Amino acid sequence: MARRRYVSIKEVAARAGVSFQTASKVLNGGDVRVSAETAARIVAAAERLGYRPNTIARSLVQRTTATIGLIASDATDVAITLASVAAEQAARRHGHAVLVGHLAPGGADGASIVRTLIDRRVDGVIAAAPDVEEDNEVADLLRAYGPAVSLQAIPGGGVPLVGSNHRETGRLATEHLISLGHSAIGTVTGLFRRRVTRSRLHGYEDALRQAGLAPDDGLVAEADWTPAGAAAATRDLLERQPQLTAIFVHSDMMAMGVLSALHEARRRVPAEVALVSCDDIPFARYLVPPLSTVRVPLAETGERAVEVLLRVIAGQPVPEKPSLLPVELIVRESCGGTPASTSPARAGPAHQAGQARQATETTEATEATEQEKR
Amino acid sequence: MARRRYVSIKEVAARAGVSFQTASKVLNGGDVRVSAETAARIVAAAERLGYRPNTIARSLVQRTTATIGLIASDATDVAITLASVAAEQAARRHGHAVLVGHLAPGGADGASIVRTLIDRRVDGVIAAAPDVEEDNEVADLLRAYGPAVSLQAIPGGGVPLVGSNHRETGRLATEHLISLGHSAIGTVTGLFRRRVTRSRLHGYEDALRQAGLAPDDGLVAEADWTPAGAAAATRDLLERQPQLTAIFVHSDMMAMGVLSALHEARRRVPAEVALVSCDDIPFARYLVPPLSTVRVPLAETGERAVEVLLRVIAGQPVPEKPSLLPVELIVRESCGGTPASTSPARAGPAHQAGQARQATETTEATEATEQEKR
DNA sequence: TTGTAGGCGTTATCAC
DNA sequence: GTGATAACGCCTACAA
Repeated sequence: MARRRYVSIKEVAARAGVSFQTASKVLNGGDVRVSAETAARIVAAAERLGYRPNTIARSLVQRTTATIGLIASDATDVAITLASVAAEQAARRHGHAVLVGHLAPGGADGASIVRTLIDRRVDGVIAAAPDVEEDNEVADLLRAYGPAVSLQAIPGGGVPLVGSNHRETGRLATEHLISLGHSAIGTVTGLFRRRVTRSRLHGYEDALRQAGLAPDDGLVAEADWTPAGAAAATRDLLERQPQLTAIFVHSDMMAMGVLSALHEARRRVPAEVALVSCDDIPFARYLVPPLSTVRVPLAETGERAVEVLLRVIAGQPVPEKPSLLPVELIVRESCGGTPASTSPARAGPAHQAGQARQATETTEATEATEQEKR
Repeated sequence: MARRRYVSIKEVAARAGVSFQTASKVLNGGDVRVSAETAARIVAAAERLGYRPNTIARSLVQRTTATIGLIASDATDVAITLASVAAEQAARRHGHAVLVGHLAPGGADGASIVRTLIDRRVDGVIAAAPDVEEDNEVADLLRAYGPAVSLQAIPGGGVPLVGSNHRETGRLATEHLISLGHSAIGTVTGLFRRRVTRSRLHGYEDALRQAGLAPDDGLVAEADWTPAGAAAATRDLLERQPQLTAIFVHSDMMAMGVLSALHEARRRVPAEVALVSCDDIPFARYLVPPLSTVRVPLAETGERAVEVLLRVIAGQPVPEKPSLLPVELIVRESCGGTPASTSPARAGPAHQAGQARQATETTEATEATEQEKR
C-alpha cells in the first residue's frame, strides 16, 4: 500500500538504451521514424517497467488536460443524476476524464466548484445542475473561461444548451388526460422560478385552452421537486379542489409524493384521480400504480451535451440554438387506460406532437425489455 | 466563449515589479519574508489580472494533485449513488477535487477507470462500486498504486474497508418481523455472489434460529438488486410459498419491485404480506405503503471513506480493521405496526442490537424532519 | 534513424 | 527581503 514510485519515461529509455525523447516518440505513436526494432525494444521496456505516462506533465506542455468538468446537483433527483452519470460515461468513452462537483443542498457553492475546475484547467465544463440556472457568478465564470455546455438555461446566455422541449412535455401530458375525459386537471409543479416549470405550465395551459378549458390558478400547486414537497402540495390541492380528477406533476420524483399523499387521502389512482408525470426514471414502472409519464431522454441529454462540448473544444463553432431532444408519452396505469367517467368533458384532440410520439406499454413488455438489459 | 488565455504568475510579478519567485511566495502564503507593502502590491496585481494558479504545474513539482479518484457504479441504485455523492462533497470540503468514473452497466471496465485515475496521478482512490468486489484487476491496481479505500470487500484484501454490519442488518429486519408474529418469512436477496448478500442472509437465518424457526431455502429468492429482478423473484416466491406472510428484501430499490409484484398479485401490504427492507433511501417513506427498512448510513459511509483515505494519504498507518457504521431499524407502515395475526408463532425476543437502535417513525414526524432539511 | 535544446508554470533551495 | 538557478516529466521542434 505504500505510494508507488512511478517510473518515468527516462527510465524506460535508459532500459531500452535510447534517449528519452526517442522513447517518447514511439510511445506516443506519432510520426515514428524509428527502426521497428528499437521501437519494439522501447515498448517492451515500457511494459516491463509498468510505465504509465504522467498526464500531469503532458498536460503542462500540451495545454490541454483531456479532462472535462461536471457541475452536478446533489443526488436527490434521480432524473438529473441519470443525465450527469451518462455524461461522465460518454466523456470517458471519448477519452476524457471527468472532474465532478456536486452542489451541496444548502450551500450556494456553484462558483467555488467552477473555480476548482478552472484551476485544474479542465478543457471544458458541463453544467448539469438546475440550481445554477439562477447563479450569475457561475454564468460569468463559464462564459469567461473556456467552453461550456449547460443542461439548463444559464443567466445571460452565451452557453449552449442541451435539453428538451418542456412546453411540449406539459402539453403532451395534459392532452392525454383531456383525451381520457378529464376536465378538472390539477398540476403539481416544480419551483416557479425555474424555466422548466414555467414552460411545462405553459404546455399544460396550451392543452387546456385548445380543449376549450380555462386554466385556473387554483388548480396549480407549486412544489420543490422533492417527494415531500409534492406530497404537501398535493394535500393543499385536494383540499382546495376536492373535485379534481386528474393531476399533472412535473417530475417522477414528485410523483412519488403525489401518490403518497393521494394514498393517505384515500383517493384511488387512477380510479378517482389520474396521474401523469414527467421524466420516466427507470423505476417509474415499478411505482404503485405504474406511472404514466412523459419520457425525457435524460441519459441521451447527458451524452449529447458532451458531444457538443467536445466539438466546441475541438474548435468548431459554438452552437447558437439549443439542442432539443424529443420527448414521448409513456402510458402506464396511473392515468387509467380508459376514460374516467367523471364529467362530460369534450374529448381532447388527437396528439399532434411535433417531435414526440406516444407509446403504450404493457406490463409484460416492459418487464421483458428491462430484463434483457441485464 | 473563446478559450481564455490564463494569466501566469510571471505576468502578475511583472505587473507588481517583482520576480515571479517572489510573487509565488506571497501568493502561496508560505514563509513570507517579504515587505508587507510589496506583498500587497502583488496580491493586488493578481486580483486585478484575475490570476488563477495553474494546479497542473503545481502538481508536477509537488507530486501531489489534491485530487482523489472515485470509482462509482452506474446510477441504477440510488443508495450507492448517495454514498458516492457524499464522498465527493466531503472530499471537496477537505480541499480535494474528485475525478469520477462510473462503471457502465455491461462493460467490465473497472480497471480502465482505475488506470485513467492513476495516469492522472490522483492522490488516492475510493472504490464505491459493488461490482469491483469481483474484479481482481482493479484490486491489484489499487494495491499497487497509492492509497485506496473501498466501500465493499476487495478481493485479496489490503484495501481498508468502510461499511456497515450487514449481518446485523439482516438480523434486525428479520427479528422485527418475527416480533410481529410472522413465521413464514421469505427473503428477496441481492446477488448471492456478493458478500453483503451472504451476510444479510446469515443475519436472517440467525434471527430465525434464535426464534426457534428453521431456515428454509425455499423461502429464499435471489434477485439482482433491480426492481425488475426483485419483482420477478417475488412472483416466484409467491408461487412457491403462497403461505408466506412477510418478506425481508435486501435493498430499497428492490423493495419497489417487491411492492409492485405484490400489488399485481393482489396481496395487500402490510395486511397480507409485511415487508422490511434495507437502506432507507430518501424516498423510502414515500413509497406506498411507506417502507419499513433498516437504515444504512450511506452518506456517512462515503464521508467516512474520504476521511480514512485522506488520513492514509497524509501518512498515517493504513487501518487494519474495517470501519463499520451503525445501522438502525426504521419502522413505517410496510410491516404493519401491530402483530399480523397469521400464525401462533412465538414472538421473537426483544431487539438486542449491538450497535443498532430501533426507531419508530410517524408520518407526521418524518414529514416535519424532511421539510426542515429544505 | 536518432539525439539535442528549449520550454510548459510552478515551487524549492539557495545566494545575494 | 529579494531574485537567480534548478527541477518536476513530458513534448515539439530541429539538428545531426
